[in-house]
Amino acid sequence: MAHAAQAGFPPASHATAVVPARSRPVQEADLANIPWLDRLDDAERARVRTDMRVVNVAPGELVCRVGRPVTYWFGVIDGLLKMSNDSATRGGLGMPITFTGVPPGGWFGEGTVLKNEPYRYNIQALRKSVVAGITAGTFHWLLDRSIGFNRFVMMQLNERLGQFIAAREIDRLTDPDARVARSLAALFNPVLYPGVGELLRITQQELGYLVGLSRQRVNEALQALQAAQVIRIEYGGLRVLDLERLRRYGAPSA
DNA sequence: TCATTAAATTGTT
DNA sequence: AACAATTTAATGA
Repeated sequence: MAHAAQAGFPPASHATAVVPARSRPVQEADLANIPWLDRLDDAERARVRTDMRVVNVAPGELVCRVGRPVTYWFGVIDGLLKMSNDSATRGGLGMPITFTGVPPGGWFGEGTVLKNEPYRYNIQALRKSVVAGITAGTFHWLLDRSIGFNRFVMMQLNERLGQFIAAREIDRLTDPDARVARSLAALFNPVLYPGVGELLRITQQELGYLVGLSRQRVNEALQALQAAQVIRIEYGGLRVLDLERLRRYGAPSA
């Protein structure tokens, strides 16, 4: 519930810069963390490499903002972003809601790029991150000629639908431990976020933002999960020992 | 490379 | 919310 007044990040204000012009061309080291590249042929990959831009963003910085025209399809090379509707001025609840975190390997915005609509969410960096983007033009060019790319986008849309359905379930859970467990499991989704691996770099403060709980309560929940041998707490991150049990945590075990 | 210091994160009250 | 303890990152010899 209460969420905005916690220490850490200022509410996304309209004064913050969006997609700074200090981007650089993509480098060899970045490419390893882009899950759809190996589905392209050489010509397609060549175009992507010349088109793609990479930018380093500081914590709290906005990558894209509600209402801005679509220019890029974005992906996380490293770091952690959050997708939220805070400071949205649409006619609705003014309540800030964090929808999901976007860990390395996650690509987003295809829905708005497809429909050529303005962005509907804010994307803000939770920690120092590296974000890549290809232009809407190249995105459509790939859709028009690459079956592998189409499969990736289709899989991505389908998988994310499942995530949002799961998110609704999480919202109904009363047990904070279970909420933390399921939210974590979502971040470890190997299909959507192949870059995460078994170790997710996220602080307990950041996790609190994502789940909507205080840092103390998150800490308590993580201790419980660790005691259950489901995860292991590490400094500045978490290691998953049993993803299946993490997904089911809190469910009736009969 | 190592030792020292500052900053970040965690664990507890 | 505040505090102490711990870990990492940064600095400079």
